[in-house]
Amino acid sequence: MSDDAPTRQRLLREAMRLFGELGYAATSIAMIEQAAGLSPGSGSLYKHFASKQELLSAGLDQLLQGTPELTARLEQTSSRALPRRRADAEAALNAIMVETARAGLARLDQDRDLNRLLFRGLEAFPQLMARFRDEELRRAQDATAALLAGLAEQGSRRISRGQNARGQNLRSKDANGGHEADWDAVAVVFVGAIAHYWLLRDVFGEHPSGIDEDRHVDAIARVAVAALLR
Amino acid sequence: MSDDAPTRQRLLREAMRLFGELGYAATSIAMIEQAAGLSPGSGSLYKHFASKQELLSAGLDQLLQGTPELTARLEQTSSRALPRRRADAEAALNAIMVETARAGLARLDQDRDLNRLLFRGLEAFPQLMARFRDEELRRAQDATAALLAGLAEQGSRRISRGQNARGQNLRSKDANGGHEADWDAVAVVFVGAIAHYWLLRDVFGEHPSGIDEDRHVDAIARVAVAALLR
DNA sequence: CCAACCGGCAAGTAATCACTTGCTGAGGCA
DNA sequence: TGCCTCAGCAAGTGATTACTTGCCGGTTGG
Repeated sequence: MSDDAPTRQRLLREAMRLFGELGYAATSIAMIEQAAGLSPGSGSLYKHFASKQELLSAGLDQLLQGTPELTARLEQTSSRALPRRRADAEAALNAIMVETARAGLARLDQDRDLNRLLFRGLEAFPQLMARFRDEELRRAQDATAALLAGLAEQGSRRISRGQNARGQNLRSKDANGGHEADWDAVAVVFVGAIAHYWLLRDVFGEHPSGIDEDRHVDAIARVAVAALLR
Repeated sequence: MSDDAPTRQRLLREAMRLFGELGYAATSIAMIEQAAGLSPGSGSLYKHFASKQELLSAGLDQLLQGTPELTARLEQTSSRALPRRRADAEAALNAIMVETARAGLARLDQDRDLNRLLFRGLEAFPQLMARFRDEELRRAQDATAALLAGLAEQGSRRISRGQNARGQNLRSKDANGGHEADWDAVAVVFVGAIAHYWLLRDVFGEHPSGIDEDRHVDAIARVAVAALLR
């Protein structure tokens, strides 16, 4: 299990895994040392990290660096062109949403420790939580909103005012007539649905409802397509 | 803050609050005693509970007892009749979904400690997690699925086969022709979206996206209506 | 009026916690 | 060879942990 990677890397990896599984407070230095192949109880960990907090911080740093792939993947997906015929476009939309939902779940799996950490160790460290929020959550959120807005614009084939430059703050949902969709908010809905499905499945082993990934992804896609086609 | 309620009740309440805020492992017996108005460090808590684990178990028991209101509320909502005219029906559907989403958020707020506990203390106690899953999550899930199925049936005004008796296991999504919606899975999507919005807002103070409750509820309702109207 | 009980407190217990100190042996370099 | 560096370890440090023991004042019931 613990290979011949440099000791510091093994410590970081095992620490993040244990923090994610047991929580920061419930994970002892000795456990981390043992998991990394060092003698438990010896202070050997402190040859590499000054404190438990610094270990957490360094671990979060490393996890947050392998991150900005989903963004690229989503933006790549959103640049696709849809077929002209309505039925074909609907099928293509469905395929895109299925693919996106699966990409989201895969990314959550890949960053399993990082996502677990948010609820099992970060709550006492506001600055680390802020980093997670800005470098992980907001990116996924924005990329998804951009994808949805792009698909909706392409689907409805009508030029929206102002080139639809959705930047940071479009707080006014009443300003746009009250009939255009609030894709930022809709993105929160879908990202939240996927993230929560993943979270519950991670916590319980399988989702409490018994619904498997295929059914959930299909439901997400179907609902999203319904929303996109007005 | 700590009133004149019986000591056992104060201990339970403060313990659940602290477990939810700090996590089970990071909350000490002394902290709970102090929060309940007892002398911290004295073992006075042990006059009422045999161990820290029993305290957690008893607290979860109590929290799970104040629970089955949302179910009733949802079932009450779902029994309403929709207007006949399509435009009116759409507005009524939207209102129902807004109301339901708000009820869900209110219930999450009301059971704040209980919901926090799932991620910050229960992971080491599988049997307590199982109780939470069966007595809290599945109920909300089933009630929401029943609401959606009822609304869809009413909206499409066509009798589905078999009186639509959706009980525990309708695993087969291919058996229904592939075109009828999987309302159990759709319910997971919406319940997950609401729960995750609440969770992130609870963890960060406000939702990382900056989207407020009104916008989110509106988005949920709009998407749900789109899904319900095919 | 007395005895039994009970809830709270002070002061423990042993274990565990994060972290430190001093040593050791291996590796690099002169 | 001689010396320095350094990762790792054993054995500590004091603080904190969950939990226990013995005592006490108040209430209650006979």
